[in-house]
Amino acid sequence: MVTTKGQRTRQHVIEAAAPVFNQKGYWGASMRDVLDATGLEKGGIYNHFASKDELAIAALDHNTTVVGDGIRAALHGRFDAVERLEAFVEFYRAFAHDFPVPGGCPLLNASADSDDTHPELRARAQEIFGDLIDGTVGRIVERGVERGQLQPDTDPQAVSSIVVSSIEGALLLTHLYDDPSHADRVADHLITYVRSLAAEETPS
Amino acid sequence: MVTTKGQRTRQHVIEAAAPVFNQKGYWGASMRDVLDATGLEKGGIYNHFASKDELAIAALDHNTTVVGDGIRAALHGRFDAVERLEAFVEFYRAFAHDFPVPGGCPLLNASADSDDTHPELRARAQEIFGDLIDGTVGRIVERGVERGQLQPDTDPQAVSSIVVSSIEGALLLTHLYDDPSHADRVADHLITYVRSLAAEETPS
Amino acid sequence: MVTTKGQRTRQHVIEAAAPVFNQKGYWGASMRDVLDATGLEKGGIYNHFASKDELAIAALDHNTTVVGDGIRAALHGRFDAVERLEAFVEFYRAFAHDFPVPGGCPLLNASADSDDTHPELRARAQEIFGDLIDGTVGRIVERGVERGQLQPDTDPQAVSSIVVSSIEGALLLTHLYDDPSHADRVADHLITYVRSLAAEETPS
Amino acid sequence: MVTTKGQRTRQHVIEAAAPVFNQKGYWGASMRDVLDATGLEKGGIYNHFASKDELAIAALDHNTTVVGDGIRAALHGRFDAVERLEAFVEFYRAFAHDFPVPGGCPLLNASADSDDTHPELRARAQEIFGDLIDGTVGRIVERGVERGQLQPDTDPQAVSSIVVSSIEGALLLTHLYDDPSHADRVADHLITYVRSLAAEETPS
DNA sequence: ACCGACGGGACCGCCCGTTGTT
DNA sequence: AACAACGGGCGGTCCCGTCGGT
Repeated sequence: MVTTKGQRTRQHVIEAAAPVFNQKGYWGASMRDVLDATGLEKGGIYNHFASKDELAIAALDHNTTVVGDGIRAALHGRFDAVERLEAFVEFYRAFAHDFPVPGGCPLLNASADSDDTHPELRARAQEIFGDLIDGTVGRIVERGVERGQLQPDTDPQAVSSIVVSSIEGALLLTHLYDDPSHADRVADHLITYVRSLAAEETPS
Repeated sequence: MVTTKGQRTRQHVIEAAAPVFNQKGYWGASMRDVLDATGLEKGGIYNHFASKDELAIAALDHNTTVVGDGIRAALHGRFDAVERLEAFVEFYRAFAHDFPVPGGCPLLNASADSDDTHPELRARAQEIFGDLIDGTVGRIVERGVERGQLQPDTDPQAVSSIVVSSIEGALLLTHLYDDPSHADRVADHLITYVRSLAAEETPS
Repeated sequence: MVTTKGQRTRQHVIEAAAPVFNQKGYWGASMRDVLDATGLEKGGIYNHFASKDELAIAALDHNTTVVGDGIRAALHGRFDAVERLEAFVEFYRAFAHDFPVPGGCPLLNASADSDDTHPELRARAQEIFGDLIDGTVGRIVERGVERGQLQPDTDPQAVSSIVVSSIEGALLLTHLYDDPSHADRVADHLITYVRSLAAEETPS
Repeated sequence: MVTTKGQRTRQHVIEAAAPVFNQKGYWGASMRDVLDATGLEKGGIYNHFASKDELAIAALDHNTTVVGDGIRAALHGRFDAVERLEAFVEFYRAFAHDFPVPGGCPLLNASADSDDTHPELRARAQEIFGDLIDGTVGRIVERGVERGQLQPDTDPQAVSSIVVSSIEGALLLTHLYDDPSHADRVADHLITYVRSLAAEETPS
């Protein structure tokens, strides 16, 4: 696989800018911050990104990809819906204890940051959040119901909303207070909750 | 009660600036936005506030006070802990359906906005969030346990973390997608949850 | 007549910026040049002008007004069409000998400057040039024909095009070589030309 | 005649850049515009030109050469001074109706563009304009007087100034309004003018 | 109590030109 | 000979806050 110098630099810029945007927010982060973080100058950055916007979105994509990869790894090899949901919750518990992405949950930050000022960023956050809610958690529940692992009347949308909302809220508090205990309590609750969704064992 | 013209102007500025900061965020909102919203000019604002920071914090206080008043009103006249928790949840369900404060939950916004760029705002958010978690929800649970309304082993901190996290996460999604269904599902779940905390009825 | 400080400053900025734009052109003149010429700083300028464009157009208007006032003064008190045309030509001969507006003819500069890059400036130049061609020279000829001062078949548009084109071309060369002799030769020619337009004396 | 690849590229760059500079002006045209017009990248251009200045001057030379070739072709085969002057005027009438060089008269543009900001370009414009005024039109008149084709007291400098000034001014208006009628009226006038210079026929 | 002129700094983006690399 | 990465500076614009004047 061939990577040109430009591609490598572009990747370097993204990786250096990602924590900057995640910590300071789109408006709070200046291009100067990015230059300092990357070690490049204006000319070097704007060769690879047409604008701060483009870079910010690339940084968001990068941050969420990092988290998404962690989720995929956590789910890997598990086929029971309850187990998968538990793994999902436990991933975020670990996430809260040691943020792999400086600044907290990038989706949360991007969503709150772009409230009314940055439609493009908001659209991207909507899209990625949709993947998480419907694509990841929702799919686990759907399949779990199909396979008889979960109670047949389990509503995938309800479970998704509950699990994701709880986790995001917990990450907010955890980051605000720099204290993972909120995440722990919420994770414990969610573990109980997802176990309660399991189909009843049928005695032989 | 006497209100001087200055006090009235100050209050007017706060009320006009509050939605601006809540919608655009601290960094996204400019003093020009505030001037436009208030109808005043620079001199008129800086007579009452030493800086943008001071105004932003006053706006945050105003926004959270508005929400806090709503919560107090919702809890008024209810003495059973489960009922009070239900009322708390239902208040936020209604909140999600029709945000009384433009821009979504001010605490959520302030917390995410100030990640690493504005310690003062962050401290204020921590303080107010503390009032909500420990002072409001935590107290309800504590008293509920004391009065035998809730199961004796109910952990106030756990309930607080779960309820507040879920609600904040739901408000985030609701605002991001402009769709209250997330809040509804989470509210339904929380209602079930808080009812499960009720002390078992003892037959005479 | 009351003039506020703001109005006075605005006028001062226009008067200071006008020669800068006329000499360096719209693209060649930077806001820094304007700041240096006015003695103000960024904040002081942008209080009175929303953009460089707005200031540039104000400067063009100022420059052309200065010239226009000179023309009006030169024509004042003359009622014979030939005399008025002669005065018009002589005004520009004097103009070429001692440019009252540094940088040469502002209309010429604006027209050439805005070729394809600045539609707004171009539109303004068209408008003002139209006033000169049709409004000033054309009207003199029209009235001269009506009053029998000029030969009845004299075409106002032809005279306008010829007089204005010659003068502008002469100003171009005069400014390019810093040598008014081109203007003198053209002026001499135009004097002869406009005299040839006079209605023939009718012997009683 | 051998042309290396380098020479061909250099010529290609000049031909592509010439209309860009003529339309946008020296300051209004950026190297990016040139790159887009040529299809080359930075390295490709700076191999052949040391700077934007050098390229701009080469472009001016190219543009004026194109026009100069047209003039020479129009004069070719004519030996009577009046005929040659008529051909000169008619060439420019045709020029105004269909600009062979996008952006109008390159000499006019360069002269106005370089007012005080670009001495080198201004010097080049002076030089080329001198060729036109003295070298071309002036020489025609001089020879016409020598050969008895024109009235003996005809002043070459006066004719040059008048003809060239009128034409340039007409081109300015024609380009400004995208309307060749100014050029037509001026050309008609100049035709009459140059015919009036003819030596009187001496009856045998 | 309020307006509005103003300073001066920081913002993002584009500029021209140089330098490795192919 | 040409590309493409990059430096570093300047472009116009908007920022917040001060201060004189009303």
